[in-house]
Amino acid sequence: MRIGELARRTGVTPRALRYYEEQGLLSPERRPSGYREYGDREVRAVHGIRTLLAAGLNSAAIAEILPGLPPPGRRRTGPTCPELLAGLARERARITRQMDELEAARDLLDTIMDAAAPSSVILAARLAVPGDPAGRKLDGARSRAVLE
Amino acid sequence: MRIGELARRTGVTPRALRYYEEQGLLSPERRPSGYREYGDREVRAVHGIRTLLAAGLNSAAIAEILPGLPPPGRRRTGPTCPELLAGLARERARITRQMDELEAARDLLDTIMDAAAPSSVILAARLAVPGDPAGRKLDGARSRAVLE
DNA sequence: CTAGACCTTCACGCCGACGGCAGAGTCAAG
DNA sequence: CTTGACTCTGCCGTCGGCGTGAAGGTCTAG
Repeated sequence: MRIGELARRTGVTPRALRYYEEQGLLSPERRPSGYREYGDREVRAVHGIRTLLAAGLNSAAIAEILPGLPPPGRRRTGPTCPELLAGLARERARITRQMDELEAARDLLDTIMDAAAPSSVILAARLAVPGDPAGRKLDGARSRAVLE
Repeated sequence: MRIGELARRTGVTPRALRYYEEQGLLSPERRPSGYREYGDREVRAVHGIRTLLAAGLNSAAIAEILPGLPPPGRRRTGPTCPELLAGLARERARITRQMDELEAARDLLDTIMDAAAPSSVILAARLAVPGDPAGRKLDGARSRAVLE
């Protein structure tokens, strides 16, 4: 498939797909005309790239992690490439830290909400956000301390 | 205290503190000389700002959420300001979505790690990252599908 | 053969959270 | 009074993941 269809099938713009290639994340075949030619593998690869980008990895880290990209010689990383593993572990730790920070921020928002409004109103506001998990804290003191 | 001490006590540079003020997140008093004068409240406020920034909120959202900032008339939001509540709920939902994305990315990294190395090596690599919680998946097929 | 959709490379623009520097004023100690 | 640390405003630089044309080649249906 060409770049337009891959874009449609992944929800990613052609510009972004070219950018990924420029960053070494994709290396599609080329037709004699110069057109890029992708296979079904790239659909999954792009989804993976988007997942990792959404998690805050930059393209260099993704390039380090997703192998098989340099066009000449699909150098399959042997059974255990230590630097690859180090990169994976590093990014995994980053993600875990980020999740902790998100949880702290969510708790902070919860305490602010508790201080700003009676819980009945909050529940009404929460209902306006579908898919929002329940289970909030009830400690107005801390948020009041932050607010003033 | 002046900006330098607040910087030391929060781990935030003076430049960033001035930026926060410019964005309406802080509004310190001023000495006749023009020097900014902060209190202990701002220490906690800055920590809150950093927490929210780390969670991906931009300064506009934080300004919307942390009230009491416009120097003239500390307009205390009444018992229930609906737009404030809407902003809080919106950002809370954003955070929850982001946590889901992070979890997906971490699972993806786990499957890649499983495919890239025997678990014994992975465990060794994981030990190099202190504070990294355990509990990983063991499904090499999916990661192999992504890798090739 | 031609129109229109699609593709190519090149190259500048954007945004947000600051970093860094310049030039000038302020403050406390000796 | 001087010195050195600190602070002020203002303004340009940075970085990453693209957006957005511009100028031109390619492909396919009619």
